[in-house]
Amino acid sequence: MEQETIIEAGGAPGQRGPIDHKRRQQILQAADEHFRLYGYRKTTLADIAKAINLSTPYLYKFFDSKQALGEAICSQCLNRALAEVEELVAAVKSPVDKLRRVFTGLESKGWGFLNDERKIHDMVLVSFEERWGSLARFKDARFQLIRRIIVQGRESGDFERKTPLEETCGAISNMTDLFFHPMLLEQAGKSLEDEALAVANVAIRSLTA
Amino acid sequence: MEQETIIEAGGAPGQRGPIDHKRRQQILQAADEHFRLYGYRKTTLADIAKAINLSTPYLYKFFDSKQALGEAICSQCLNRALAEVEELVAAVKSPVDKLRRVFTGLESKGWGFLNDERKIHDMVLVSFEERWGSLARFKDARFQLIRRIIVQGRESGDFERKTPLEETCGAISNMTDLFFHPMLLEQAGKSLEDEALAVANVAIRSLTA
DNA sequence: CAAGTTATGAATAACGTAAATCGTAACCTT
DNA sequence: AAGGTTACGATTTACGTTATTCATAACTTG
Repeated sequence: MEQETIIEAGGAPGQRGPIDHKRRQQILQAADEHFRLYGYRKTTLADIAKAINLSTPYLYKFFDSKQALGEAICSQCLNRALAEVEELVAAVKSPVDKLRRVFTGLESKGWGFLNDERKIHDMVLVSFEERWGSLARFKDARFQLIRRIIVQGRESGDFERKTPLEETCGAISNMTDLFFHPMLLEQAGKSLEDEALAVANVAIRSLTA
Repeated sequence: MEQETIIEAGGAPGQRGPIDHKRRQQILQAADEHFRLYGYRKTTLADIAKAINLSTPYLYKFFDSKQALGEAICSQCLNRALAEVEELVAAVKSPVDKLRRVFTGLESKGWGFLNDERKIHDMVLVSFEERWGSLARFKDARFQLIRRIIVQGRESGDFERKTPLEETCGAISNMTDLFFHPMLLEQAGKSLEDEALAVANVAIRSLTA
């Protein structure tokens, strides 16, 4: 009958308790630092709690589980990466250039995770393996970014208007996985800049038919 | 100075000794059966040797290592899968249909491995993780298949002729990874038939510009 | 010399146990 | 009640040891 925990609109799932609490921010910051330095699997909740002088169980006032905390940080990282790609996209005018930058930008960010923020890369990998919600939200945001570009291109007349919009956007969104998916990047073991460009060109030509 | 082992032309690497030896065939068959039933990691060389009444070290007369044996079987499986896709491709005339069948066919075979031949799927997964040569050879064969179709399409006038051939073929070949790569399939956890079709259509439209 | 085997060392994997870790409940304190 | 802690059970993880397994070398036999 009564609702015990406040469900914050638009907030990530797995969270509980007061949304705008000083402690929540502290926890998130400590978690970010530890995950970044020691990795998700190697940092314990006790580590995080100790860093801000709290007992471990108290973390559960704000997060359902360790995974929920991981998802929150993971979402931050993925969102930031996508935001940076959006900046790159915003810096050019034509839908063609924008779309190309989605591919090259994502490739560059993915490769950057792998090389410059190895622990974050590992956490993203875990999030992929365990199908965390952060991943679905990222894919959705990526889809929306691509969809906006394609809609704009259709309106401006740069892109064709006949093929089904959602299907096409979904396919092109999936294609970017080739260069951002942490498993594939790790396996490739090298920058996939050229490949990303080539695939981007395929996508672009399919739209400028 | 002298060449101790015969290097067979076109043969898989990691093999030694007489090429056309009765024992080699027996070993390969026993290996195939065991890998298929118990998986690559769980079967020991002793298992294989025992199955055909040989001592373990004698296997080394024909193969450099367990991995070499694994690569041989893995190549067989991948080649067979690709051959079946080639059959599907051969059954239609137009380059457009052919290309579409490369995508849907690979998706179907990949999904088939995962569901009907789980141990083989696992072995292919190992071959991907450990970057076996069988994988590179498969990718090359896949590239060649796609290249033949696109060249044919260019000659028949179905496909455009302006974009760089090798780059385009490489990109489209990479795109098929989305539906055949064992890691991605496993993670998706469902058939990617629709997605494969959608991406195939993107590739096709890029060529019929 | 072709077709094998036995002996053996180094690297890996399997296993059982001890220790940490996650997560809950019940309890304190202002 | 908000803001915490201590106590504690059930899973996981880490670890050290034993047992396998891979791979080579040297040996045997027809």
